[in-house]
Amino acid sequence: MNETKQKILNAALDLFSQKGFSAVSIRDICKVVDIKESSIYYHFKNKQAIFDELLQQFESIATELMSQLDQGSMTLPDTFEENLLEKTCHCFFENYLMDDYCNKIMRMLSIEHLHSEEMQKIYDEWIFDKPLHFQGKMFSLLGAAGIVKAADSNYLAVKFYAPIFLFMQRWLFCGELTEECRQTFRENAYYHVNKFFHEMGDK
Amino acid sequence: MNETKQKILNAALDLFSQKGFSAVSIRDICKVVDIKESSIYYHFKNKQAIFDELLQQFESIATELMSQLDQGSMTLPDTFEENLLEKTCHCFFENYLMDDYCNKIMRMLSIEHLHSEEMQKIYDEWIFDKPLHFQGKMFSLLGAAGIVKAADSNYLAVKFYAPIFLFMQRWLFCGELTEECRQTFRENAYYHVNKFFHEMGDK
Amino acid sequence: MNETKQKILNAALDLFSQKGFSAVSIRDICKVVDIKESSIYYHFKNKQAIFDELLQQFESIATELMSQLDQGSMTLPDTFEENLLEKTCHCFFENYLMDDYCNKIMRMLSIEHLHSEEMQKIYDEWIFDKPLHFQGKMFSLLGAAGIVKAADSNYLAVKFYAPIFLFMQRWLFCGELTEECRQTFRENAYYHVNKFFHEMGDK
Amino acid sequence: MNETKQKILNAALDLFSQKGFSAVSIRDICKVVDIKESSIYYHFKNKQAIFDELLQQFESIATELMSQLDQGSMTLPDTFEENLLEKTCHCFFENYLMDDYCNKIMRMLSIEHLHSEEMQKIYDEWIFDKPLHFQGKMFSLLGAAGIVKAADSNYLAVKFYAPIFLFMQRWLFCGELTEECRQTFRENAYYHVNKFFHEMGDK
DNA sequence: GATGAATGAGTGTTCATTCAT
DNA sequence: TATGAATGAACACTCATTCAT
Repeated sequence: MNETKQKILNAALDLFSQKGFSAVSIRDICKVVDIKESSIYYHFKNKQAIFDELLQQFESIATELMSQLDQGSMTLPDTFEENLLEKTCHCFFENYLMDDYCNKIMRMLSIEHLHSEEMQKIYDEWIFDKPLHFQGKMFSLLGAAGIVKAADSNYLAVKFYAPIFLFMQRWLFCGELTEECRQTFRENAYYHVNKFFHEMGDK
Repeated sequence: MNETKQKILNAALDLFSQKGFSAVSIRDICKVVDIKESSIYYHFKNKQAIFDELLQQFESIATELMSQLDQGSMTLPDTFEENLLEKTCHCFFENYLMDDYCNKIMRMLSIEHLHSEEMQKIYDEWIFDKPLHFQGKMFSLLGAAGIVKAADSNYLAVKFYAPIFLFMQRWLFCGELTEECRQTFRENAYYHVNKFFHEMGDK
Repeated sequence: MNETKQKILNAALDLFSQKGFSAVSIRDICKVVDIKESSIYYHFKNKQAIFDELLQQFESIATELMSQLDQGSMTLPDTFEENLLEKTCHCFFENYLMDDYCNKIMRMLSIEHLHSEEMQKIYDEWIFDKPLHFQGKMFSLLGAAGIVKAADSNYLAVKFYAPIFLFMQRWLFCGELTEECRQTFRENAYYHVNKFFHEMGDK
Repeated sequence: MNETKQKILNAALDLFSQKGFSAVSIRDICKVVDIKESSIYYHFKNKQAIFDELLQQFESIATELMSQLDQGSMTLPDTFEENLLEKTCHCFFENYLMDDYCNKIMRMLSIEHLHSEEMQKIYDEWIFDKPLHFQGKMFSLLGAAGIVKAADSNYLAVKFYAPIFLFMQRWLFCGELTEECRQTFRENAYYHVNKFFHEMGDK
């Protein structure tokens, strides 16, 4: 891909994730990339097209990641904790929920998700549906294997994911996305995960 | 309060909660209220002042509600379920989380919470801190009374509130705030609450 | 009507009739009227609205004029030449074909008539259809009265109007609409009219 | 001539004749020719140069045609009708007034003729002066030969040409230049010509 | 209390053109 | 011959705000 075009996408993602699509002007992006305003229209049809390309890029990356996670969790773990928890969860957390690129996209989606019904759908999909669906399947597998009680894997997924989602919301919107804040998110999330699996093990 | 001024506030809340502060123009508000744009400046110093007054109005109402809840939960319940669950929880849900006016404010806050650090603080306060603090105190009381295990009332609060928060986010941004959608939220929330207290009782 | 608004309309008509709708910018108009560009949007929704209002104003004026002409030519003349020629024709020429305001509109229409099918229709109506129809009716009346041979009043109208139309086109686009050029048009037109009626009288 | 260059000229003529010089962008032309915008500047100095070359091409073609017509009408006809009417007129009509290429140029000229005084001159020359001059000479010859009354050959030319011009204007701007519309023009024009010569013969 | 009129600053976008490759 | 990349100038239009009445 063209160097300038990628610079524009990077700058746009940074700005959109900080202030939202409509609060960022073409001028703002160009100032960061250090090109003239008209030049941006050589690379993109219009402002919306920048947003769209950003989203599309993300969707292909995230889809790939999710399918890897799905495959990973298909091969049933021998021992519950060391394999699934340590591998699958870690991958989902570090490569998705805490990944710098994904976080920027999520912030951007969070800000813009009511600009259109389509946006809303995409937001719901990547923030709620996909993670919950993935975790639901995980619990359903664990249930089938007799590792956890087989009942209501969807509610189990909610109980598992909701606190993580809550911590993530705080992390995503604590101002700048600094490493320090991310660490707090990480600690809270893992504290919950450990407790959660421990409590399950008790039963 | 002046009649026109209240009309402006109502129209502004409706619009802000639908499209966000910056996506709503003075024109838009005036069109609804049926006054000329310049007239709005008789009642408010500027656009921001409308937003501020909306917020301030909400904070006084919500503060009052929260203090009632606090008082209610102070008087330790005799029997855990019928009193606390039915009364306090119901009050918190119906008068706050599902209240039409509060929902509009929450949507508005959700959309605008990164426009300024101050906004972020207010959002965090009313969406996370106050509810979590209130529920933490509740669990701490229940713990002191030996009704639940006394440990980590903060994490208990998170486990209790996070699913509700997750359901609420979906409800707040499912498009229009129709009664039908609210009912789905209500069902999901109460399903969780019942399960939660039931599981606690098991121990 | 508001003073500024009328000034804008006047300036717009002058400019549109000289250079055409799309070659004239809002800036151009504002420069003439001596207001800032944003001010124009207080008086008109957009650039097109200025054009539309100009056209609508013209259509009501011209419609009124045409209906007067129609009425005038209904009362059959006693003597062919002195009444119809001198009165009706004179009125049609001086108040329509050579009227300063109408000429500007005609030029404007001439330049813009292929911007849209609607424009084309309006142009055809006021440049071809209405004049030809009016003259056709005139000849048909004269024919019924036995003053001219009754045959093909439509073709008579064309023979009568076409040279006037040709002279008018030259007049409308001879550069500036100076009084000197209009005089040339007037002479050519009346030369034709006199010859035409004289030749008719011969038969 | 270079192939690409000719493609550009063809595309430009098509577009200019449909929407006018200034309403057509370099982009538009390049899209049709399927080259990049910068490439056009290898073949032409600028947009105006395309227009100029188009015009110059037309002028040499039309000049040649007119001189043929002049020569043709110089050799006095033996019999008025069969020779002059059928040959000269037919040639002038079919090869000029109704010729596809000429029509496109005429439309283009019609739209652009007030962009500059030079354009106006060219338009007048090819739409009014040359045709009228040619016909004037024709009638003057016929007069000298005693076939028509010798008087005012210029006015005769106007009487002859004006209806044709009027029909042509309608034809040129009836939307698309379809064969069906051209046929209407042809019929109207020949109806007039026949009537005209017939009436002349009566005297 | 309300409004008619105006405005400065800004927005996204188009366009003809240039120039190194 | 052709093009990728860039740009200055212009464009129509929006918006929050001001101020005299």
